[in-house]
Amino acid sequence: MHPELKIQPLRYVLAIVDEGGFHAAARHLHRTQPALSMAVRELEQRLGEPLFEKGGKATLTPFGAYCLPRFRELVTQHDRVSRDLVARVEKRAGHIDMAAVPSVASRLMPRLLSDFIQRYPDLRVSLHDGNADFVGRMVAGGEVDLGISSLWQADAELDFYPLMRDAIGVVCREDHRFADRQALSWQELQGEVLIRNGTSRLLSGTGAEPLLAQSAFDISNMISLNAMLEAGIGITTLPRLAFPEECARLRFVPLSEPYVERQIGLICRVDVSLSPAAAAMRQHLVEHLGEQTREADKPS
Amino acid sequence: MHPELKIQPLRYVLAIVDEGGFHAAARHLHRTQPALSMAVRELEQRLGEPLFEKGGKATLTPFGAYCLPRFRELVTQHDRVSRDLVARVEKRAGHIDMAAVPSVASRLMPRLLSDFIQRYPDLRVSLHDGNADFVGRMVAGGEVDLGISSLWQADAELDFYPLMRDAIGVVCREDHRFADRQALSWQELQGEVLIRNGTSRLLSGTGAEPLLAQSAFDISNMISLNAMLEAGIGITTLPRLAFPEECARLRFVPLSEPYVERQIGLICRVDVSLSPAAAAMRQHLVEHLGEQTREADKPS
DNA sequence: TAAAATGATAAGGTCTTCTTATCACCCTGC
DNA sequence: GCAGGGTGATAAGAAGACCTTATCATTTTA
Repeated sequence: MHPELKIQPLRYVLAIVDEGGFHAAARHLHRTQPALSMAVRELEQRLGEPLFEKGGKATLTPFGAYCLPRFRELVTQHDRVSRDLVARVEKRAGHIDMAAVPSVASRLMPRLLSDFIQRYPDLRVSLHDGNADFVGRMVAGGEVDLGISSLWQADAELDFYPLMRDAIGVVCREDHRFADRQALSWQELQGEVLIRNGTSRLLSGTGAEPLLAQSAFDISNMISLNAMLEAGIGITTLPRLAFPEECARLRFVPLSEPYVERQIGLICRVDVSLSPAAAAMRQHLVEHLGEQTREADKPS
Repeated sequence: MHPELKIQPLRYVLAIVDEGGFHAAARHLHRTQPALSMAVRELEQRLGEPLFEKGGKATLTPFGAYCLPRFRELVTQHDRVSRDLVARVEKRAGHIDMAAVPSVASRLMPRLLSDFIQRYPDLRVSLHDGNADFVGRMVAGGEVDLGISSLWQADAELDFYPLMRDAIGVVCREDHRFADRQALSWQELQGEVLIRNGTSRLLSGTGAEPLLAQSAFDISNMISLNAMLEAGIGITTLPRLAFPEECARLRFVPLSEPYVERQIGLICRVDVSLSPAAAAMRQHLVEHLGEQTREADKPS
């Protein structure tokens, strides 16, 4: 029906008009003059009507004059699209977007990222943090290449590669009666002032749930939580990784019976390829975290 | 800098997405499936990032999803331009736009056009009429392919091919004293009521000019002019071709001393190619009018 | 009138882009 | 479990697009 115009010959025509001749255009395009002659002839017979006058000079026919602005428009849009796409590729090529839960982001990532950019000095990383739900949504929505989080629920859209296990324990002040215990069972927590926090839902479905249900506080902000614990207002449960080690007056006591842990792992979209940079990051994370499973607290 | 995207592969990508697979798209495009595979691979490495997921199925990568609307936009515009251009070619291919002075348009063109469309039944002709100035402007402005007119002034933009000569004469009613004369000289017109008309300026620069300068009327409309002549109000001068032969009561008497004629010819833009159809028309006109020069009235 | 510059053309090489034939894989149904 | 029909990927070869060098025919310039 309608012919398939290639962009190149259109560009030639524009150059011939703009430069005022085949030779000048050829020089400008780093091509030889016959190349333009032939390309133009090809285009002309594809359109069914000449674009340039036959008489020696590079003058447009009326039809050619009619075509020119359309050619220019088409070439311009082509270049705009092309430039936009490579810009996106190049921007994303050296860039990794990640999301992680705060404990991982603040405890593990600094050293991991520092090692990573030492290995790949040209890559850039953006790290967002938020709760497990947030991380999951970021990955699922494609806003982020990789996520590091605990598995909060199965999702057919997401792949989960377990990296490490993180045992839940009790956090209390150094002068608390639990402070020097090596382990605790849930029953012993009866009667304590238990503060819920963002990680408490990890315990839902375990024997610890009823205990948490009667807790008086629910503090999601870690700074506030630390302050309350240091003030001796109560105790809380946290995964060991989330335990604020910089607070010298707090102690972490692993729990058992039942033993509860969270599984921390790498999340990415299933059936969606990673950029080379993101794949390198995943590789790096698996290498550095894969073996190191926090099972120290697990009862033998 | 930015890669040269060809339209074809973009079209392939769209088809693969729309048809839901390489095979279906290949069938739809009348290509084989490997052709699409390879074209897509080529495009991918030109962009520097894959468009489809590797895993067997024809699923877009996030980058591919980003590209898709831009591809579609570009292909759509390409098709719009392509379709528009060939439509114009096809419309103009079988179409000739002409302009002629009224005498030619009404006296010569009917038979010429009738012969012409008999020779080329597929071609269509538009004929505009107006004075010589109008015809010249139509041709020069490219609004018309060919013009038939007297040469009113040299114009470097226009080519003039003389076709026929048309002698100026006096037109009067059958009962006028000039009516049965075989010839007249300008001097004999002294004292007559002379009506100027649109063709009178053909006489400027000749000995007849002073006579016309003192004329009382200037009638540009041929119908009005005929009415005045038939009413016996006066006489006028006209080229023979413009003499209204359908008016039985009017007579045409050639003038001499000085003999004045207008040169009627074909006008087209210099250095601008004619469409094949217009070239055929020019050929036809030259064949049918070229020999037939109205010299019968010229004094021997 | 000689020289330079224009665009057109011819022959040849290289790269692109198809084709056919085949592979490796996944899913389905018996 | 294991054919059979589906997917897309790959290899080898033919056809064509595209560019180059070399040359021609005109026109313009000096």
